[in-house]
Amino acid sequence: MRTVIDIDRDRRMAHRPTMNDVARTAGVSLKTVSRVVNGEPTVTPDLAARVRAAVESLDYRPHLGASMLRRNDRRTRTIGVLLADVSNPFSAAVHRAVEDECRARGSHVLTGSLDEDPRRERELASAFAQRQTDGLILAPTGGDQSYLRRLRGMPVVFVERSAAGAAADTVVSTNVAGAAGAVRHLVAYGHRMVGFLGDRRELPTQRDRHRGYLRALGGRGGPAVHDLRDEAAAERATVAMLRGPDPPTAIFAAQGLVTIGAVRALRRLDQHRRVALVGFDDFPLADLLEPAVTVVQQDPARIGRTAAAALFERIDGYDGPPREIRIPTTLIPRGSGEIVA
Amino acid sequence: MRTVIDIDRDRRMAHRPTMNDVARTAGVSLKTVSRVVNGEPTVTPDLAARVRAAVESLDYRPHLGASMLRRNDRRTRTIGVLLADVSNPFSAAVHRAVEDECRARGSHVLTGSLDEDPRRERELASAFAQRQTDGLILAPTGGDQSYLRRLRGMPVVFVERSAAGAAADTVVSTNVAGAAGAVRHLVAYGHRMVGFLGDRRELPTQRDRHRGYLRALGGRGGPAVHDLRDEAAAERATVAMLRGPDPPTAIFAAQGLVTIGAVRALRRLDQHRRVALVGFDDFPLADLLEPAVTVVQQDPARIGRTAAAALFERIDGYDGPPREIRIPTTLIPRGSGEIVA
DNA sequence: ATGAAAGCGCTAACAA
DNA sequence: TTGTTAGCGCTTTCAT
Repeated sequence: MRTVIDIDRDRRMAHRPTMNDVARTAGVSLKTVSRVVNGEPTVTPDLAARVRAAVESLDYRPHLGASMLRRNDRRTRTIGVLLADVSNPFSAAVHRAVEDECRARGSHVLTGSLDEDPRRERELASAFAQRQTDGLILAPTGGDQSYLRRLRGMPVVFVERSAAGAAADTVVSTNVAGAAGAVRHLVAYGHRMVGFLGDRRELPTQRDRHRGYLRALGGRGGPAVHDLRDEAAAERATVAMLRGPDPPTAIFAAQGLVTIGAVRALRRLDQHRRVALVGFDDFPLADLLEPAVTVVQQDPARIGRTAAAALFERIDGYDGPPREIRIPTTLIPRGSGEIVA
Repeated sequence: MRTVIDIDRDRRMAHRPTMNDVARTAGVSLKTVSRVVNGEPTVTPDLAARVRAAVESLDYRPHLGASMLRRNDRRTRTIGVLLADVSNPFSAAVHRAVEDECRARGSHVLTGSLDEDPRRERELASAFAQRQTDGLILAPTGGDQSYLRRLRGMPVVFVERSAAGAAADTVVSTNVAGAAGAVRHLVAYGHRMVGFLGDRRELPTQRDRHRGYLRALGGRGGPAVHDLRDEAAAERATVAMLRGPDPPTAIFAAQGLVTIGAVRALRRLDQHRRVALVGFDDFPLADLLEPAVTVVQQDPARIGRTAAAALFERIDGYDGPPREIRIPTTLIPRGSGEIVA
């Protein structure tokens, strides 16, 4: 005498045995299975062995969602990582470092790409919260992060950029100092007219790098173009700048893709051996170009590791004031930045 | 009169309101809240409005884990993606494409890097299974995938490489044809002695690319070095090959990092304008090198999209035999492969 | 249209 | 040491 319900249940059981099934098979109570599965030491070796045999024969795997529902330390051992774009090298390096740090702590990583879309940022943060991630590592978009206050209890660490409307630990490169160092380097090689090429000016990183640029020039910058959102735009802007009224003898490119665009433009104009170039953010094969490209190298792996460490401190209950952690950059002279004026 | 338990409970409540709290605040039953939250149409507008107001004022967010526990279609709307290394450009591009496909279907992505470690592969697959991912996209390590049979009911799609000991949908590049095309290209430019440089020979992709190489040469290959696990090893092997007894006039590099190593070696020997080179797998800035590097371009984004689509078909119940989907490659002539013998 | 009761798979508290 | 009972937050079933 089977009802429809029983059949459904049977199909599910075929799918995935429960602790109860293991208990029946081993001839013990459910709670004994629970103890064995959780490695509690108070089980007789004999019973424990029977339970393990049953686990093995049924391919039993504990249901983490169910256990976390009842458990006191309601941890899913899962964190969310929201980056600009998991396929860009910087984000990918951060992601990987976070993953490594998680591995050491038995946690796993839910990922998402934001593509500079504040709405997507809110949606993903909220979706991860509904999935009970223990915390969030977030590279904020240009938007406002005050919505995070509604995710009370969910620790967040910002990476790459600082946030607006929300206070939390933040891990960023020393953007001002790094940019200033790069431009001082150019000045040291005799350049008076240094052009600036940057990505969207409202981004905190870009603002900081522009500030560093100005600081190194004593406040009197050269020609500047902002809001270059891709390689092609950067290439066009570089060409225009070099053909403009005050052609710079050196260029500071404040972002990775912008640097590549500038390289392409200099090549196209056959100026790559005459105009100096320093880019912010290293990229693969920079050393194999002709000339090799001098860059301000960031340390995305360290940013990721540091952010993860800070997040786990918060998850473990640390409750100090928000920290701003600055990861130093390194100027790597390779040739393009050592062209004299 | 408060007990310890009550205090604990209060702290949790402050953390996260439940459906019950919303029900109390709105003055309705828990089930009515459930109906509103799930968009069931059988609620009077008046009650629905009260519920929504309570949801708003309490910052209520449904607990996805709890709902999925009871729900009939036990979907977590989460899939697992296990790749070689989320920070390598190929994996990262696959990852991003999978994420985009998931976004369209309201799913999210748990990620993990395998680093060629079969044990890590098993651990992560098992950990994701315990988290009830709806399915898995897996770039198999060199090991054996038969352990997947114990994850019965969990759909899997293999990417990048075929698996051993487990049958499932597989999405791979046309490795044999791509490699053969590259080597035929070199032969067409007059090369008789074409060297082969490859990564670990036990990997299916590497075997296939070597097979394509041999096929294009009528079975009589030139000097070959396998098991080059990083750039530096590839660079050394290239130098040795060119200084060896039968120095090839052209090189086929069967993997991305191996190609870079070969480029470095050719530079170092000042042979980059004399020895032809075609690499398998494109890389950024290949076109800016001197000479620009001819490559067999794969389409990681398409691989990811296709794999995700196949996985969702399986999740939705499709039960046909395992499919092997081959994504075509494209030869991109840029200069290094067009050097004549 | 609304609600009460049962139960998803598991752990906590307590009892035996 | 082992088992029993209650209950995590939610959806289901069934009654009203």
